[in-house]
Amino acid sequence: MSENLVIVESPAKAKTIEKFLGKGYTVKSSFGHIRDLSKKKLGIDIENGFEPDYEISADKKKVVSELKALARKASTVWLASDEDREGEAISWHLFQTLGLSAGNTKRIAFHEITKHAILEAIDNPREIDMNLVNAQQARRVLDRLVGFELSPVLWKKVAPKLSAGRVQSVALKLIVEREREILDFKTEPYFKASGVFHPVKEKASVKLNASSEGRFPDEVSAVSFLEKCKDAHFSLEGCDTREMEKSPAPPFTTSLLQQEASRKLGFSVSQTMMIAQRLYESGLITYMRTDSTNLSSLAINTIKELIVSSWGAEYSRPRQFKTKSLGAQEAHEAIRPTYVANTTIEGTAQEKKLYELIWKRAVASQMSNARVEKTTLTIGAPEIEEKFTSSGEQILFPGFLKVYLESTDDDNAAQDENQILPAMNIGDSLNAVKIAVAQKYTQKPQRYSEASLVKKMEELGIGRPSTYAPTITTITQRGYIKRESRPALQRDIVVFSLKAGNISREESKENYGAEKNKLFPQDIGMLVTDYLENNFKDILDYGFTASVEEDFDKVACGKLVWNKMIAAFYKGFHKEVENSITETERAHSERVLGTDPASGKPIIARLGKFGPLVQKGANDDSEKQFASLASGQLIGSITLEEALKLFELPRNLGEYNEVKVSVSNGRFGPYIKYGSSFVSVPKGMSPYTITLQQAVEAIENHKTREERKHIKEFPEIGVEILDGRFGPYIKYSGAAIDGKDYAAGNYKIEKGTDASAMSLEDCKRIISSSTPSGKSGFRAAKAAKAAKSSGTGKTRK
DNA sequence: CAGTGAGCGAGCTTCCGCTTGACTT
Repeated sequence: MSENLVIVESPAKAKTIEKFLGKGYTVKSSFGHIRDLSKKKLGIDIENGFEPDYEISADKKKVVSELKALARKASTVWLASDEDREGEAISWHLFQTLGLSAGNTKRIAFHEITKHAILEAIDNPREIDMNLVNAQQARRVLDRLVGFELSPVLWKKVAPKLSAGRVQSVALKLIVEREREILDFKTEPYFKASGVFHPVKEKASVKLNASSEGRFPDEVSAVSFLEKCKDAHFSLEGCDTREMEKSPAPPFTTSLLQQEASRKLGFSVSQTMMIAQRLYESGLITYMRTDSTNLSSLAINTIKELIVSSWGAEYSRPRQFKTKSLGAQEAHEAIRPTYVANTTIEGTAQEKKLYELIWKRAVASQMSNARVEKTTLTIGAPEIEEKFTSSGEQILFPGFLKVYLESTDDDNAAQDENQILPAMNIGDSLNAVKIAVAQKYTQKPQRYSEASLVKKMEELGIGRPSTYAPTITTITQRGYIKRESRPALQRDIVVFSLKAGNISREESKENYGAEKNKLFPQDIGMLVTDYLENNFKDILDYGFTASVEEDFDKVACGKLVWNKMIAAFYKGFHKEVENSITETERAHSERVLGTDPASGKPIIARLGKFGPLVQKGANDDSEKQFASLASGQLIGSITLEEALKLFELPRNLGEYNEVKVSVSNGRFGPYIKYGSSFVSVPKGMSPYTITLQQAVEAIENHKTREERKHIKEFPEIGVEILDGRFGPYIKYSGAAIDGKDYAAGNYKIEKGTDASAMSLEDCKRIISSSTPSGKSGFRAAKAAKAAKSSGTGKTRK
């Protein structure tokens, strides 16, 4: 029997701490919160001072009973959850639920996971801070009230199963507002000059690229500028050299890690968290859900030793970074390698990459500043007003740049000209080898990526490290937003060039508007945002969270009583809820686009039962027609022309082998229907213009691909061997094999096996000795269970 | 997976934060 029971939040942490404490101490984990408000009911007694009604969460019953048993036997229980609002509440819930007594319970907090810090914590116990606990209760109750009163309003006024909340609704609003900015943006063409110059006294090969700030509104002014350049005498008018220092970025917080892993490694926000979780559980990195940039003194020292021994003392500059994000609670360290001596690790390719990123960032943060010399040359001529500038950077001392360079969201800024500039004096003559004035377009605002949305949320203090990824998942699952990529479009540009005294005009194309994994609002998301904005303006305000956080802070330091604060908020809020239920109309999104020139009927875009549609004919027209909007089209921006096109589908193309061929747009894009089989319209072709011949070609291609895909089959055991995207695999129907049933799904075939030579016995062996691979097996099993419990086999995503 | 788009209205949906494990005949 152990005399001391220590309870922390995370099992990985428990394992480490147990090692440090040794005999006489049992260290267990609560796995986060153990109690919460009821899952189904409001769980708040509004009449009675907003008294919360807590329940032990279903998935925590086992942990609670285990902890209860251990606590009964222990002489002292040490509550060691994190030292922030949520952590304090966890300790209090444990105290209450486990039936602990004040006499043998001690509250402690570890500031770092080292033997010294842990022993120090044990030496300095305190009591549970009820003010901090109450601040958490206020936070919890407010979020529940907002979420559980707002969502039902949406069910009534918009559509069932929708949701709203303090965090998700504001995250959604950011995306919707950005889309509106993009829709409202007027792209304007302009002309911008750039030149290649040759310093007269240098060798002919020495060239200088320079650009001009001057913009010209149209072709006429662009050409007249080049006319003036023809006889201009260029010389160096300015030379500005300045030495600057660049300092390293802080070590990672959750949000910074998500941003950099997205930019540098292309990981999604939730992917980053899953990989980081594995690194944490293997003991390779510190905790990955943190808002702090602090490093422990031990970490700072060991990193310093590593830097000095690897690159020399001049590369070391130990420092602590100030956490500047709004509402940071700083219960953990920054994310860093646990043992910085591990420069590489064992693991998957993704784990290695993420670890390397974390390692470099942490090490670089403790290195000296880089010193760079930035030179800007100004080139001008008495004949013209516009100046050309050329800049170059020279690294005098690399410092942290030896290890890590932070990236930016703006790709254009990254290609800062890094040319080597020739030594020149003011007044030196230059020849213009070539001057070009190229057409450019003003740039629309950028859509959010998952990572840039997290960055923005953190700036506003909305959400926490543990909720950034789940929030994006929620608003995606509600159908409010969609993560999508879009191919580049093409537009015309004109370039005028002055070369050897001649001005030429050239027309060409440029790609623009490509989007990779960006967040696009959907019609339902825009409708919900508009409805909430119109009726609950204060909740949707970007400053709402920050202002309630101020109140929570006052509760935390005892200056405000938590349920009084909630009462004050609820009074106004609940009135708005009641008002919106009784006073407002059902939200609708109808937009009349114009009239159909053929029939004279109105064309209306609106949200239907199954999503956005266009309608030909008024609502009371008994012969009205419908067509779904294509992916990427919005009710708010679709034009009459685009809408009329939608009615052209499905198109009948004729017959092939006496079977009907038609094209249409489906949920998964344009498709060709051939009898009862379906083939995707080939990339680059449109369902509006594809010919019968092209469609037949696609059908035949599809057929041969399908045939090639089929390697072998053993129908007696329900097995097909197919050639998939990742090579051959076994597709198994779940039919009995030798009297035994196995899980249906796809089974992996070991790499290097000749699939066409596989025997019946081989397949039996694989199915009986392994489980279906990937998510399909898991999902299939889950879906089967859901179907069974609900009584219907059909589920809609 | 490749359509659908009425109306009535059972009974249900929903929040934010803290933490992992995870299914079947």
